[in-house]
Amino acid sequence: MTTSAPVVVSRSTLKRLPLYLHVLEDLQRQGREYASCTMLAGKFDFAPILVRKDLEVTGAKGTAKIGFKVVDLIRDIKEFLGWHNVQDAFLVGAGNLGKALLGYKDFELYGLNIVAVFDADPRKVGTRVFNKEVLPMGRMPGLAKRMHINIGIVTVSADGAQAVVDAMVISGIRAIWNFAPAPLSIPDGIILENARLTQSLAVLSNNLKRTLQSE
Amino acid sequence: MTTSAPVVVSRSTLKRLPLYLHVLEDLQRQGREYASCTMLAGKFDFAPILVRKDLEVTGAKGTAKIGFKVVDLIRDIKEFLGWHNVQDAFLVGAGNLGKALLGYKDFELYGLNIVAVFDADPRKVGTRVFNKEVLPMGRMPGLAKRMHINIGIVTVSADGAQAVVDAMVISGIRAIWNFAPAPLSIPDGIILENARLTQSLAVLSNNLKRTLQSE
DNA sequence: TTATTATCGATAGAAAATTATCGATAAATC
DNA sequence: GATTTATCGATAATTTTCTATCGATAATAA
Repeated sequence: MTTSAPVVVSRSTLKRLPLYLHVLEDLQRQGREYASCTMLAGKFDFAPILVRKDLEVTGAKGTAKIGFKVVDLIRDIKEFLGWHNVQDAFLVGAGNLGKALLGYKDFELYGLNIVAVFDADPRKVGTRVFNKEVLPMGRMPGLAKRMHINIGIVTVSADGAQAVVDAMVISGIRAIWNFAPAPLSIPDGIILENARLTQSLAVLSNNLKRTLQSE
Repeated sequence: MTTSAPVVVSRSTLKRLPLYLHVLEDLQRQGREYASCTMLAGKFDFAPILVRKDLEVTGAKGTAKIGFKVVDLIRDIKEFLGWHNVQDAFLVGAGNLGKALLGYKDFELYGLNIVAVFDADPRKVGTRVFNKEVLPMGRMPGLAKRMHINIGIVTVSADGAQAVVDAMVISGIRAIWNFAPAPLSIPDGIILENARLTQSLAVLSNNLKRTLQSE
């Protein structure tokens, strides 16, 4: 097997790929066999050429006039994102957001399987969330090491986030998906991805403000 | 009053502004009076010049050697984002994610006040979520018009999303914050902002895949 | 007082992302 | 079978975003 060097692509492209994937899975359910960049672009008001460039990085090959084979394209995108192999993950913070994520069934389709939940609050420990028992924080490092967990999800408040991240790093976790609204410091080599709702809200608010102003 | 033309700035800048805001509010709580771009940049591993450029769009003025006055900068960013005036919003979809958003107290700091919750499921109607009664979908349009609601939040599943959005548009809602993983079509002039978790997850997964591959 | 340093603000330059162009090809139409 | 059309794939041009440079200024130190 020729292991080609991992391709680095822009964040923007990376964020558009799941959008295409959603649509493609929908098309697959509808029984469509082929999809063109023009058609995909139409769903999002993107330029067709942008979609073609994005798909290029996945290595998918299309044919003129008919486009890409839906099953192949789904496979190539998933493979490129690393979603073909499901990764086990730990979640820390059994608050509302944590519960919402635990209840989101589709994560497995996106390569993510949340296998355990932890919380520092003794009142939450022992309760069950979507059929998973909330475990005490103290057990996290040992279990993470033993189970070779690579992904940690942080859904605690801003205050506690840094401590949780530090514990995760010590436990051998390599990639952290952070939902806490706090800037976190991590050592080199650890992957940190922030999922901040307020960022998206900022774009919305500013657009609305401009619209209302120009009336 | 000289109403200057609304400034259009890049999405990237817009998404970084709330990050600075979080830090600044933290600094304010700590009693810091001034903050420099260099220091803010350090919190996020950004280039100081990038922060300076971002802040420029808000119209905030700093002084050499000391930086920006924290209170003024917070005010200018909030004003620029439209977060100085709190907007009332309706939320549709009282599932787990909907509940999580309802439970997020800080939205008011970010110009958002969720005043009512709706759901199409009769079993959910009448229940209370964070002290708000879940109302039937049928009442949404009338109430939205009467209360002059500008913002609608969609936390239903992908299937139901388009119908909810259509209803919102008819009800006079101008800006839609969508959490459903579906591409939505909206008429011109309506603002649509998608908050998609899978986008953020895609970046994380791809990074992790590349890290694991290169070992 | 004068020199030094950190930082701002403005302008210019570099890099990255997006869009356009064009030949090739496969299907559809005449 | 020839012509037209939609689309791909590759390369080039454009636009946008990010970074560097430089003079000005305010605080600090000598």
